[in-house]
Amino acid sequence: MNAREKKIYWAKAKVLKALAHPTRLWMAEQLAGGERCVCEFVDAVGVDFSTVSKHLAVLKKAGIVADEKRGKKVFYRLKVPCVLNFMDCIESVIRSESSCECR
Amino acid sequence: MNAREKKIYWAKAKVLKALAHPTRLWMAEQLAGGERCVCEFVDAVGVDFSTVSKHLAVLKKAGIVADEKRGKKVFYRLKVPCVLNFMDCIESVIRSESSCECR
DNA sequence: CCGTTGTTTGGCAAAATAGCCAAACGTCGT
DNA sequence: ACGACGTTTGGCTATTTTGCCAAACAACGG
Repeated sequence: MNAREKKIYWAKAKVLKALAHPTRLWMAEQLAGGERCVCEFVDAVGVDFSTVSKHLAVLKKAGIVADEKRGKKVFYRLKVPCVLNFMDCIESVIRSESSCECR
Repeated sequence: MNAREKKIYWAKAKVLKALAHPTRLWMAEQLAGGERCVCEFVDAVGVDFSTVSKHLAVLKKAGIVADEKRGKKVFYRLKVPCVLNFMDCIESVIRSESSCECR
């Protein structure tokens, strides 16, 4: 793994890392059903406004979502929907793990 | 997001988190080309034996790879190859980010 | 049985992450 | 201009993650 490769894998890992949090993953999936404002997530997730905002900022910085301000509210939308194609595979990992992992 | 859902998303995030590290992601991709022993990775990645071992343990615990001891060496193989299907999408995120993210 | 090789484990320090609070900011209605 | 609402930012602490070192283990060769 040379320096160039290292850079590439660091970038890829950043995208994965953005999704690798229960709340962020859940929010990303919600956005698949259409845009949502921050306040909607706050109610649904049950954490602080600032926490939701920071999570969304992580997703945005990773290039996964985009935000748009309309009036007082900020709406987030899924910029790259393919990120959710992965979920079937993830679920198969979880299933195979629980069936094969002996203890 | 109720308690049940929270559990599910926590589990999904765990799998993603396992892949969300440059070294682990790189190793997972290497394993797509067939099994490798720990020592091969040590040479290629340039970190400590123990570090490689721990990274592989994370992937194993997540259910992504499996290990098998043969003689002195431990060989790791990709248990769920679909995890790499995601890479095209990740790359498109990176591309769209660099082209659209205005600064 | 001893040394060597390949790997894992425990322990530690440094760095990154998560989530709360308080404060700041932008937009709207009045 | 003022207050209310929706959001972001800064700061703080607690927790997690990373990676090195040293020690422990396991399997083989002589």
